[in-house]
Amino acid sequence: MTNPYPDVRFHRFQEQITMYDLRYLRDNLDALRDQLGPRGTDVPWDSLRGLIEQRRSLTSQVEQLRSELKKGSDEVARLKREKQPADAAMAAMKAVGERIKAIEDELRGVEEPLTDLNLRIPNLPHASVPDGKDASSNVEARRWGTPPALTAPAKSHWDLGEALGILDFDRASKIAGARFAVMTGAGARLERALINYMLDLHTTQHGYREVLPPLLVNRASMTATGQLPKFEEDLFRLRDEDYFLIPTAEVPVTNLHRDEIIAETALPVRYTAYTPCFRREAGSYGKDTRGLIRLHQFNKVELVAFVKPEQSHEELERLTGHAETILQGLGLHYRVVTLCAGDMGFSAAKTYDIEVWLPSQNQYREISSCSNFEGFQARRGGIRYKGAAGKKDAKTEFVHTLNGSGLAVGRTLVAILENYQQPDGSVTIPAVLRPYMGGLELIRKE
RNA sequence: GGAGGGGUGGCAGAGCGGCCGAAUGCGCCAGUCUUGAAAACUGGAGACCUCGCAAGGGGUCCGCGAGUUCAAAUCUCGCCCCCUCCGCCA
Repeated sequence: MTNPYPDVRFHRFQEQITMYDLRYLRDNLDALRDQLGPRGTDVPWDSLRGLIEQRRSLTSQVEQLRSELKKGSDEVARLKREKQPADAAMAAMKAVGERIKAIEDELRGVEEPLTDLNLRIPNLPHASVPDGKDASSNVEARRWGTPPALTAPAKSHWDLGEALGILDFDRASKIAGARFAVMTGAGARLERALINYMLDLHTTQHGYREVLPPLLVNRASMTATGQLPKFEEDLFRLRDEDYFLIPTAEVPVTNLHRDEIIAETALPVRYTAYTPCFRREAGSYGKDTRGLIRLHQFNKVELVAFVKPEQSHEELERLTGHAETILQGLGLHYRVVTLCAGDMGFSAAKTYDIEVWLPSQNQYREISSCSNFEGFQARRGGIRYKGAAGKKDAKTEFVHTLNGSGLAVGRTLVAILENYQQPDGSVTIPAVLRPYMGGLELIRKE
């Protein structure tokens, strides 16, 4: 038997990774099912209930026997020390040992499917999240700025970029395939300028510590943040080793503190990270096939926070604001949308999407997604905090984790090309980026 | 990739079949002393599962897993990670 979640502190009964705490699950199964609503429809609730009960009964049997075995073995030790015959006691304990082994095998057979099911239950939406099963029930929270006043019909970013000689999709598909892009010249530099602008702002103005993490991670990390076990088909995986390409920096950065106990005084902990992100985009055939909107590889600057539970919803507002600051600095019109329960990701308790205005599409498109995961990832990953050591009231509790794009870099470049396009096809560079572009103010055909 | 060494509590580090959830030191918390602090002294403190309204009981955890044994931190096997040397390499 192989443990499907190797270093995800699993198995050995009591060491169960507590995605949902089993006692909580047992006591609240019906309530949880009701509150999850459409999010919980593919959870087999009845088998779950059965497995929990079986586990409970088997665990208690094992513990009783183990207690007996312990006492018996001490008795054997005592007899031997006193040079008395111990054969009978040893034989009795051998039988107890065999019974334990048998029940443990049975227990393993229960725990494996139980853990797997448990890891597939999505997070509970926060009370402030609107009901609804798809994007049509999302609620606009606010808008900032206005669409640009273009004097000519808006061109798409791919037309602009190809005409300017800064985006090359044909060669990208030759060297890699569909859903890849090559950026050259001022395009490549603009992408780099955006990354630096975002990182500089978050580190110097917003109090985040910069992290440059691995782009390949193990199965345990993907399980803690919630990509696994349910969404393996969305990930790129290496053929020869059990590594996955990260779909977002959220994964390595949140896992920085997996299986750790953070000092309460160190909280909140805030990180920002630039990484390429890799996604299979399985099931998105035919959507956004042109341009930079939906690629297998794209750049993103991510914001991640670890906070005390009572501060997480305040932190979500704050973190979302940090992402908005980037768009405001770039002068790009956007709106913020509160996702309804059915449109949120698996791990999120509450999510705001920031959507930037794209003139050529005449609509808002997601450029950032900011979520509070509450204790969901912390429980899966064993990320806890504790007050000063030795203090009487110091309890160890799960932190709350949050993250948000700050921002998706490629989509930001799209927004700049489209919103700052000139009638002749050139593109003005927003003032805040010019220092990062060697003073360049306008991108013209090279 | 090859050879060797190692993974023990917040850190360092002992233990190498039963009396070990684990010495000792540092760090931490509280108290005594002090105007206050330091020092000294005294005391305290791991993480988790399970049963219970509670008081409390039982159990697990010495990298992870499997095994040997009446009994495993200690013995065997597999895996992971770290260190040193060699090889390869940005």
